[in-house]
Amino acid sequence: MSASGDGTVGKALEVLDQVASFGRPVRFSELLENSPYPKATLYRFVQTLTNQRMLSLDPDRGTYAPGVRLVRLAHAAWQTASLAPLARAQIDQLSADVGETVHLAQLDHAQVIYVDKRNATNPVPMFSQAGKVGPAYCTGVGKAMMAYLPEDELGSVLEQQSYHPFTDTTHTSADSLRAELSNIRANGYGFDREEHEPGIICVALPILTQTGRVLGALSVTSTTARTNLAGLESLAPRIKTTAQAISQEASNWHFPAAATNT
Amino acid sequence: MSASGDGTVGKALEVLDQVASFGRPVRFSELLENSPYPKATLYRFVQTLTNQRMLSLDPDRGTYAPGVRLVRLAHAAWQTASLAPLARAQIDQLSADVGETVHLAQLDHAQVIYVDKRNATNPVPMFSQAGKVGPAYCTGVGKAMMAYLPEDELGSVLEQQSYHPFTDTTHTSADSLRAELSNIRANGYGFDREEHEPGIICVALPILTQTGRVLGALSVTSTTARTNLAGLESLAPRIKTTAQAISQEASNWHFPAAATNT
DNA sequence: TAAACTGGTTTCATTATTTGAAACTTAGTT
DNA sequence: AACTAAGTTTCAAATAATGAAACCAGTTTA
Repeated sequence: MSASGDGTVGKALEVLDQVASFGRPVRFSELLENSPYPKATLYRFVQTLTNQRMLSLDPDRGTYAPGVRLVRLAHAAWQTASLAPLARAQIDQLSADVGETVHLAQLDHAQVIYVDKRNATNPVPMFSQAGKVGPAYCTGVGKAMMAYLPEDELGSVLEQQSYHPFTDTTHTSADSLRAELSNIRANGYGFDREEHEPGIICVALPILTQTGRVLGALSVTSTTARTNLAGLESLAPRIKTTAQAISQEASNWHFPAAATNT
Repeated sequence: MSASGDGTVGKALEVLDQVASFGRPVRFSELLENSPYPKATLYRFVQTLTNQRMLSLDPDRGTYAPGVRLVRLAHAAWQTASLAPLARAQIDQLSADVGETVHLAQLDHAQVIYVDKRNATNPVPMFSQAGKVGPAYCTGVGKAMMAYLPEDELGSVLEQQSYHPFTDTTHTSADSLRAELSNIRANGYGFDREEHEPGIICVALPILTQTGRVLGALSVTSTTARTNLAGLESLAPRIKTTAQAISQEASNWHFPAAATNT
């Protein structure tokens, strides 16, 4: 009844997460050690997931890893669920204009997922970046999105943050974070003041629907060596234009066919 | 006992695939139309998947799309299950050397999944490419991998091909394909002779483990305008070096920590 | 060479979950 | 107000998941 727990499917996906979280191929016995399930049960889950190619078994080593079917599904997810394909042209433009790293992120549960990235100088380090997750409470995009969450969701998200003090400007409590969020709401944009990594700063703006729902966030990142908060702040209007354009795209993107049926 | 069918989890994943296959956000009722499941059952699946954030519900539109959790899982999959991170440096090198488009692919079920891509001229069009699927019977990488499959697997894979005649060189039957596969096995490399798209040709080599198991395939693609099969053939030895290097990397990549426990 | 062990796989009666027809609830028509 | 369409909930019957224990390799130890 707590966090995760819709029936068998939920449990199976938990196992999938477990495998994924190892970050390397794992033996069945390793999974068993950190598993709440008895041998036979876990075994069947792993079997099922492997049959379904959500996991892949290396027969030489006897190890399991996340399966390729996931890569395929994710392609679909990225393609249709994320803002990335929609925002592509806009982000290209923004990146070219500002000449700094641009991130497009969305909120998953209480974490930030980077769904696209543009780096003006060197070419995109690609998919290794897309799909990457990060903390919400100490990133520009995370805070920009949280600032516009409805109260009930916000509460749950705030609770789930770790408040690990990466640097000495990192928020260490929900209270101080809340204070900043209302600032962000007032300004329409927020900063990352070296809260995650020393020397790294960014401006971030939310991408909102017409109804005010949070779709994602955009950020422009730089270093204290190259610029400062004021410098980034001056980019905010430019970024806002992009954010609005993306929101527009998103609202236009009703589904192409169908829709007008009867 | 046929294609898909391990219990509840299998069914739920089927639904997930169904949503993904739409390529756009879908209404519950649309899913219901093409679903073997009764309303209530399908409903509960969609609920569960949404709870699990494998699907995301757009509350404004009442539509479902693949969820961001997939993007996250796929990141893990790509990272640990695919050859991409391992092969990265090698592919960079190869791409720089040959100055043509390089693909790294793996086999999923009976389809080809492109897990990485390098394009010498313009920078990587990123993740939109990784995860893309293609047919096996009419691509260089597909045939290169099939050529080295054990007979029983091969049989099943051959059966599942559509043999749609994209061009007039496309294989239209398992028999003609089989013949070419034994050629490929003899040479160690194969071609795509404009079988998928007119004007597009490639050489492809499999990436095999020491034990001879198929890990993936590499291809170098070009156009008939720029070169011809002989031109590509001359690259085969160079590509083979890369393929072997990748295989080597893969075999070295036992898991870093642990492993030597007791 | 046998005995103990480790890691993985299968069995089977018990238990809990899934199932789906039907009833119900909105929200949108006519 | 009556009618529809789309989505949601109920509840007893049917089915699938559960997990302790037995089993089956291979390996190591004695």
